[in-house]
Amino acid sequence: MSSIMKSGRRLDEDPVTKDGAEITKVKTLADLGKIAGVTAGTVSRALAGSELVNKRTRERILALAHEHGFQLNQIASKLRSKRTGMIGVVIPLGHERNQHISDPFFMTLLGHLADEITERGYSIVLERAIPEEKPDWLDRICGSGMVDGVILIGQSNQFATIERIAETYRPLVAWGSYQEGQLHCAVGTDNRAGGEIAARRLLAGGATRLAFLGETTGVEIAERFAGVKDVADEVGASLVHLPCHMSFELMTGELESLLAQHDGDFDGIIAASDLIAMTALKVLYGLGKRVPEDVQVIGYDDLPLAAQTMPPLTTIHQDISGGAREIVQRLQSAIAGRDVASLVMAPKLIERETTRGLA
Amino acid sequence: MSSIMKSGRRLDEDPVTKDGAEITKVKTLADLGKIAGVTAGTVSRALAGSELVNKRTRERILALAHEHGFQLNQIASKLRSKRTGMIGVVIPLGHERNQHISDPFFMTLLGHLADEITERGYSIVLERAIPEEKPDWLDRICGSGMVDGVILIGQSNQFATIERIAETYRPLVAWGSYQEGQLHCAVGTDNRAGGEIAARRLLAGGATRLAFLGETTGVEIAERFAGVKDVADEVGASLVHLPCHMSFELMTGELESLLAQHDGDFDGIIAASDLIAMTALKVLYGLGKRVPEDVQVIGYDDLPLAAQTMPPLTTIHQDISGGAREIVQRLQSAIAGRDVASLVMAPKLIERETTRGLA
DNA sequence: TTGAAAGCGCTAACAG
DNA sequence: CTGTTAGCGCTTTCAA
Repeated sequence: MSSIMKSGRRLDEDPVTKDGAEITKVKTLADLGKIAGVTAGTVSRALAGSELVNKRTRERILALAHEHGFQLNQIASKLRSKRTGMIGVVIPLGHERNQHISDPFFMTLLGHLADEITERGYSIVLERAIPEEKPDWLDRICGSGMVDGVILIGQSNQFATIERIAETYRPLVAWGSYQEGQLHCAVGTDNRAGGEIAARRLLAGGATRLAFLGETTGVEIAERFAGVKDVADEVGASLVHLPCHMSFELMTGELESLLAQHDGDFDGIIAASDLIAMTALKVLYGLGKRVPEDVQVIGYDDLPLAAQTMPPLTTIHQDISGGAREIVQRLQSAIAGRDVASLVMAPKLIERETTRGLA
Repeated sequence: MSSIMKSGRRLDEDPVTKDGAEITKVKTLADLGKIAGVTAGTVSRALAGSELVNKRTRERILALAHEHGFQLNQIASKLRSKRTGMIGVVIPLGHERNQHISDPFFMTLLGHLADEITERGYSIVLERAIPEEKPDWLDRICGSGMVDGVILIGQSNQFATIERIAETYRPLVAWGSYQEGQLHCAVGTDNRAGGEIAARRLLAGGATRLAFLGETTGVEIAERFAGVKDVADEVGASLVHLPCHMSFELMTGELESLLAQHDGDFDGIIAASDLIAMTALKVLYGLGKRVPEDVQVIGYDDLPLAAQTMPPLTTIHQDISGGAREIVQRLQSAIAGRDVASLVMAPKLIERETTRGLA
C-alpha cells in the first residue's frame, strides 16, 4: 500500500489547573457526591431525574456533573439494573461465506433499524455471524447478557436454529419469511406473492419464456422462485433457474456465462434482487439484447438504486422503512414481556422501463 | 400498510425434566461451582482457560458449563475487568440531517470494519450521531465507559469537535482527511491528489470545461474540489461547481435541473462520489448527451457498483478494505496505550469507459 | 491447586 | 428528602 505517514503529537496525561493544583477527575458517583456534599445514592437519583430528591440539590448536582464532565459508568449501571438498553442486530452470513457485510438491501434495512432503535433510546450491538463456523452463534448472542433483545437481519439458511432458540428466548425478531406455525417473530413481505406478481407482469408484457436469476438457498429467495414457478406452470410458460451469487463482486462473471449460455432460452427475467437485475442489464447490453424489447427484466427490493439504472428498473417493492419500524416495535413489545405476532406485508410492483407496455 | 397477521404460539416458562424435577437454570459462576463442587473463583479461572486450575477439574467444569448451556455474564465480567472488549463505531451525520445511515461508501467501510473488528475478538457498538442535535455526541460516546475505543466513519463537518476530544481521549481513529499538525488519528486517501488526477485525466481526454458535482461541506469533498480547481487554474480550464446532495433520493431532482441549466458549460464531469456519477450518467442520457463522446465523467470511491454502470464508470479508487484494516490496527495500538500516526493513502485512477482515450 | 474475600460503580430497598 | 446498606456477577489478589 503506497502511503505517507504523518506523526501525531504527544499529550500530557494529567491536566493541571493554572494555579498548579491537581485535578483528580471525577469518575464515580461517590466522587461527585463528595463535591456536592451528598452520598452516591442521592447523586444517582438526581442524575436519573428522580422527583425524590430536592429540586435545589438536584440542580446543584446536575450543574456539578456538567462542570466536571461527569458521566455515569454504563457498565456498572447496566449490571445493577439488569437492563442493558442495548439491542443486538445480527447479520447471519449463512450462505455467502468469506464475504463481508455489504448487501445493500441489508444495509438499507440496517440504516432504518438504526434510526428506529436510536430514537427509542437503545444502543445497537452489531454482530456479524457466520453460522457455519460457529453453530452456537445465536446462543452466544442471546445468552451474552449484553442485550435486551435481538434483531436478525435475514434468516439466511438458519431457519431451524432460529426456531430452536425461539423456544426459550423470546425477545427476538427477524426480517424474513413466515412459515405456517412458526415460533419466532418474523417481519417481511410475501415473497411468493412477489414472485407471482413479477411473473405475471412479464407474461402480460408478452414474455413466454422466463428465467429466474439467483441462488435459492435462502428461504426468501426460494419463495420468490416458487411464486414464479407457480405462475409459469399455471400458464405453461417455460422457466429456467439460473443460480448466481448475490453480491456484485461474485455475480458478474457468473451472469455473463450464464446468460450467454442460455441465450434464446428466455425473453423475461426475474432477478432475485435489484443488484442482480442491474448486472443483468449490463450483461444483456453486452450481448446485444435490447431491454425491454428483446428481454424484459424485473428486479426485487426497489432499492434507491433501482431508479437509477439504465433503463430504470421495474421491480418489486419491499417496504424497508416500514418493516424496520415494525421490527423494532415488535421487539420492544417482546422485551416488555408481551407476545408478538409475525407480520407479512404485501409486495408491490413498481413500473419503470425494463418491462413492456401491457398488450 | 397492507398486511396479514399471524399469531405466535405461547410457551412454557419453566422447563421441567421428564421425571418432574425442577431445573433451575445455571446462571452464575456460583451456580455452576455448586454443581462442580468448587467455588466461583475456580470456575472463573477454568472458563478463562487458566493454567492455574487442575486440568481434570477444568475439563469437568468445561463439560458441565457446556451441558448446562452456561454463559458468562459479560456485563459483570466487563465491569470487574475494566475491559469492555467493545469498539464504538460511529457515523456522524453532520451535513445530511434527517437522513439515515445509507451512504454506500460508509456502509462498505462499515462492512470491512466489522470484519476486522470481529476477527480481533471485539464487539461493535454502532452509533448514529447527529451533531446538530447533540453537540456533545462524541463526549457521550467516548465517556460512556461502554467502549475501549472509538472509530469515526467520516469526519463530516465535525473536525473541530473531533480535535477537541482528541486532546483528552486517545483511542480514537477516524476515516477521513489529515490536516497538517492535526491531533486525532485519521486514515484516508489524499483527496486533493484524487481531485487532481481526475481533472488531469479529463483534460487529457480532451475536455476543456470542467464541472464538479457535489456539496463541499465535508472536508474530504472540499479537498477533492480543491484538487480539481488547482488543475483547472493551472491550465486555464473553466470549472463550475454544481453542489448536490450525496444520496440517491435527494440528488436526482437536483442533478436534473443543475445539469440541464448548465448544459453546454461543461464537457467533463468530476463527481464527488460514484453515486453522483451514476445519477449523472442517467441524467446526461436523458439530456441526449453521449458519454464519453460529448461529456466525460469520472466518479470517486470505486465502489463495486462503479463497474456495473452503463457505460462502466471511470473513477478514483480508494482502498476501503485496506483502510479498514489500518484503522482497526491503529485503534488497537492506541487502546494498548501506544501513540499512533495518521495515514494518507494514495488514490488511484481506474480507467473504464466514461472517459475518452488519451489524445 | 483451590478457597475466601474484596470490590468494580452503580441502583434500590429500607430507614430515618 | 437523604443516608445506609446490600448486592448485581464477575475477577483477582492473598492465603492456605
